[in-house]
Amino acid sequence: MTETLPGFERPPTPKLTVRQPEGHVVRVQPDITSIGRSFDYEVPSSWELDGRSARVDIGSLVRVDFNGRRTAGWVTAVDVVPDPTVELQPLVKWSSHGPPADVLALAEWSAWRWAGRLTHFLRAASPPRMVTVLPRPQPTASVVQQEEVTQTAAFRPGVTVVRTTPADNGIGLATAAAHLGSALILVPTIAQRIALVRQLRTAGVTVAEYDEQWGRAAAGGATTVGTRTAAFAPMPVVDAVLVLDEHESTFKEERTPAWNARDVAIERARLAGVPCVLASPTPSLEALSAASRVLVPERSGERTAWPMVDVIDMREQDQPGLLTEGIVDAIRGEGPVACILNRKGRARMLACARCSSLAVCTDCGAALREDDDGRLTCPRDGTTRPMVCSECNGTHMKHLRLGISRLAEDLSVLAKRDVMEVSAETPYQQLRGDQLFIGTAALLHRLEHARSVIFLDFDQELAVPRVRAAEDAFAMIGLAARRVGPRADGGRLVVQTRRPDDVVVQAAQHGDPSRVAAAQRAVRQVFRQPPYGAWAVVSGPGADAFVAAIDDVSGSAAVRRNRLGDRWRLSADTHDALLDVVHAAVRPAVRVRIEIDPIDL
DNA sequence: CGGACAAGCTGA
DNA sequence: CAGCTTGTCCGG
Repeated sequence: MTETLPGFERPPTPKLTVRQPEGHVVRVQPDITSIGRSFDYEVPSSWELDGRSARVDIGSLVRVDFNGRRTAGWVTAVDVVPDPTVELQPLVKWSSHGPPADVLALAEWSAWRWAGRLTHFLRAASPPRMVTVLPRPQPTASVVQQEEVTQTAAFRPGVTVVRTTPADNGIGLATAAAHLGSALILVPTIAQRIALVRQLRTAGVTVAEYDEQWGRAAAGGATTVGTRTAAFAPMPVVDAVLVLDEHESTFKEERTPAWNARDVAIERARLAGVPCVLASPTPSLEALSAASRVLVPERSGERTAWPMVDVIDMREQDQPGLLTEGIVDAIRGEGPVACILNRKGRARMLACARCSSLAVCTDCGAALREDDDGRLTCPRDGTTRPMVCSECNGTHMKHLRLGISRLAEDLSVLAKRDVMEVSAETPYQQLRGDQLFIGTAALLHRLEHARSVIFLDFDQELAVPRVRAAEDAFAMIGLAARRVGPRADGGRLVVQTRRPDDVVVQAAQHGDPSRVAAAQRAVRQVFRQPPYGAWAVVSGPGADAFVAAIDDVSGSAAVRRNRLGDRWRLSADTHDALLDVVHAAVRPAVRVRIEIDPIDL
């Protein structure tokens, strides 16, 4: 009889005890995204003799045989007492130094915090190329002169938000951080990293650039500067953490897990028990709510550090269109001037001049745009057709929402000078010269200095259907303010809007970031939106099954559910409450995408 | 992830 | 019932 009764299972066949491993045993997380756990391996005893064994430490990159294939992996624990019933395989190779134990712990926390895979964070924490020998640690003795260090007051225990002035490039705070020892400094862009490293080195600070100089950061004694992934830099000791322009969206990874380097930096400083400074001219509510103290400039000084802002009320314009009388003075004459319009192409919407019907794709119904050949093109399926109205066969179309390409020609005529178009597709380079530019927000990142910045249609930024729309719109004002400089030096912004009373426009006019923060805080607290609540968006084919599985988890009552089309939004009062449930719920076999703190909701 | 294996389905 | 597909399990 080999049948078993219903409800009973055959007991598992006992495995024979094999042998006790001779050398010591380590736990290894394979570098395979879908493998979410570690496996035990034996360190070959021959490694003891040539000293390789000593290098097998927590975080080390090794090669292992795993289930019939050879893969890279990370040592996640050493001196493991193995399960005696399992025959261990030996490590194949010690490959490289890897993240130290506290960074491994930080990666594990991050995998919990953003419901992602540990391997994703371990890759961010690992060197771009294998590092077999660490460079000699640099002498820590800093030659920074005491009198150069002015902003040490910000570096006190806990999280400090420092509201800077727009033109402040952060060198003062960075020097103060480096003065405390080995500082970890995060910046939003590689261009800012290069500029800051140059200035710090000039000031005599020993610097490692992440991730190219991973080994130098791991060797210790250096202040490490880098973008997002530098939050996981392998520094053996961190004496202070500084995040410059902490509000920047580049600190947030766009792909899942959509982790935020600012939040990792806060946690790293907390674990290490060292000061964490978050600096920005337009601090995010996330930073402000995490802070134990906020340092703001004296009011009159801050106001003069922001540029003059001319507001043009578009409701009072006699002529239609974005090129108003009010911008003529700003765009004519000498000096670089930037016109910002977050709309690419020639026209985003066209309507028949005779019957006024909108030009839409006959296949999918999407609004058609005008391409460079003067034909109508569908942005969704790429089909084109001649410029003919499908309703009345009229051949004349009027532009409803001009894009930068179409507007550039009219702007050139109005300004009586050449115009250069810039968008995210323009090859990245620092733009210089006495030119008139028109471009999307990408232009503000590429331009070093401008005499004036003109927002042709600021309402478009205010009307974006996102929780952070107002904050993001004001951050764009802050970036423009950095490009034109303080009002004392003639810095000038022009904002065209139909909502001159909007708090963002008012804050810009007064050079007062706290107005935006106060207004946004009030709204978000009432509706328990981040950071006064925790959100997760669940999408993918398995979304429905996953959300249903939440019912079986204890504590699920604390998690609210909203269906948004084919996605779900989960919300709770705290990340702990949300993540306990998200991690305990059974994942269905089909794909589920979970995004914690989504950026576009 | 990717191999192993079991269960389910199909057609002659 | 061979041959193929689909689903589930598991790795040291």
